[in-house]
Parts: sequence; structure tokens; C-alpha cells
Amino acid sequence: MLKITKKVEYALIAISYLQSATYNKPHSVNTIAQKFRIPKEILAKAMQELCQASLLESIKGPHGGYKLSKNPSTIRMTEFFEILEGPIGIMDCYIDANCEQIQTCNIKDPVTKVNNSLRRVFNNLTLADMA
Amino acid sequence: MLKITKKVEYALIAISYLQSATYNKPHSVNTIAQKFRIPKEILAKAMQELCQASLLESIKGPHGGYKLSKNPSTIRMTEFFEILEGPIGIMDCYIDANCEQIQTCNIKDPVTKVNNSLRRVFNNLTLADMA
DNA sequence: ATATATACGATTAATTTAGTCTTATATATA
DNA sequence: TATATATAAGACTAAATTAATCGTATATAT
Repeated sequence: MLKITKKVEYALIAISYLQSATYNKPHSVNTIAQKFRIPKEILAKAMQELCQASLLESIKGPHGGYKLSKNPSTIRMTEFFEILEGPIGIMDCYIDANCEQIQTCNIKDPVTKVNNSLRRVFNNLTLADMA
Repeated sequence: MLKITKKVEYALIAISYLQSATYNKPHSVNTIAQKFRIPKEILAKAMQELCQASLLESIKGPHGGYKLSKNPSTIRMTEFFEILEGPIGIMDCYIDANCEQIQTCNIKDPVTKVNNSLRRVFNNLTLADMA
């Protein structure tokens, strides 16, 4: 119930590690994956997405890897989650306006309120809180 | 991201309906399923579980169905969710203490804090808020 | 050149969720 | 008392999502 995906979990582990590790030195996906015994391919994909969103900086080649490119305390968890998995919400209708049952739906308003509450929780948490 | 299941969604629809409908009269799964165009079997299963947890009262036979057996404003969403889907938490380790990576896990504490925040949100919402 | 790293897409496997089907039991009422 | 309507419960199938793997291209330090 209300689970995050492994991709997000692995990304959190990596970000937490980057915060505790040497700041100016890049850390490779291989290193992190081995250290925490997580599949490197999934982590790699997450890191690429975070890089595209410019939360991370990537350095290619030997001794390369990823570095934090922003202060984690400035990144809200909402943003982090949504880069990796799209909008936060307990039901899809929050975005998917194509729901045919939208007229008869009797829980639209409360669901919106719950979504807002959830977003409030994750707006008040930053990546720095995950370290 | 952080979605509820259809079972929970359908149960919310039904509970919301029961709150707006005649209180002392039972309402059948068939009626509710047709009214909101949702699959009756899934709804039926949810209703049975809520009945076992004595949130609902069931009346068998013709003119039977389900009635609310408690004031919805006294039922926390936490309780409601957990009857239908088990413990709330963004990761399984909250309950599943068998995780082999628990020693090396560097996000255990923050994840616990997030879980607590989530539970706080749903502790402060009651079923009455969903009507 | 070579080894190490990211980038990205395709594919497969596993798990979870959603939905259907079947049978049993209770009961109102014609 | 037969019948139709309802819940109870579990088995089963289908669909969708998630997790994991594989392959190939590109960049770059040494």
C-alpha cells in the first residue's frame, strides 16, 4: 500500500550515499551498486534521469561517475519522485482527465484533498532529509 | 506513484455512497456496482473484508446488502486502508524484517520517518472525510 | 589502443493487480 | 416449500506493471 518502486528506492540509496561521500569526486554506478548490492542497470537508468533533470552531473570515462550538482536541501521530495515516476497521487484521475466515470464519481473531491495532503508532506521534505 | 488499488478505490466509492444513502436500509453490492459502473466481484470482496472488520453489517437474502455499522467519522483512513491492503509504508522493510540488506541500508531511518508522516496524514483523515 | 564509464533502447522475467467464475449458504416472499 | 436474491469465500485467468537483464554506442583518462 502506497509503495515506491525499486527504481526510486535505489535512487534514494545512491543520493544518500553521494551526500555522505566525497563531494567533489564522482562516484560510479558500479561502485554504488556493489556497495549496496543493488542491480546496477536499474540504478543507472535512475541516475540518467536525475542527470537529465540536472540534479546530478555525469562524468564519463575512467574515474568518472556522478556528482551532486545541486544542494540536496533545495530539492523537494515531490520533485525527486516526479522526475523518476511521474505525478504523485493515489488515483490516476488526478492527471488522466479521460476517465469516463468522472461524472458519476462520488469521491473526486476527497481524493483530490488526499492528493494535496500527500504532496504537502513531500513538499516539506527535501533530499537532504533522506540522508 | 503512491497509488491505491482498485479494491480500495471501489470500497471508497461504496462507503461514500452508503453515507449519502438511506442509513437504516441495506444496499446491495449489485446496486452499488451498477450505479457506479464498477465490477461487482471486486467490490464484493472489499465489502466482505470491511464486514469482517465490523465496519459494515451485512444482511443476506432479498432486500439484503450492507449497512454502515459504525460512524464513519470514527474510522481513521489508516484503519480503513490497512483492513483492505495491509500496512501503509513506502517500503516493505517497515514490516518485512527479513530484508537481508537491513545492515547496509543507508535509508532506513529516513524511510521510517516518511512512513510515519504518511501514517500521520491518514490518521488525521476519517472515512467521513471521503464522502 | 584499451579499459572504464555513461547513454539509451530492447527484451525478458517476475510480480502484482484486476477481473471473472464457481459453489455454498442464508433468507424474504410468493 | 420453491424460487429469486443476496452475501461468503476461494479458485482461476488475464492484464498490467515492475524488476531485471542484455546489447550497443559513445566519451575519455591513461
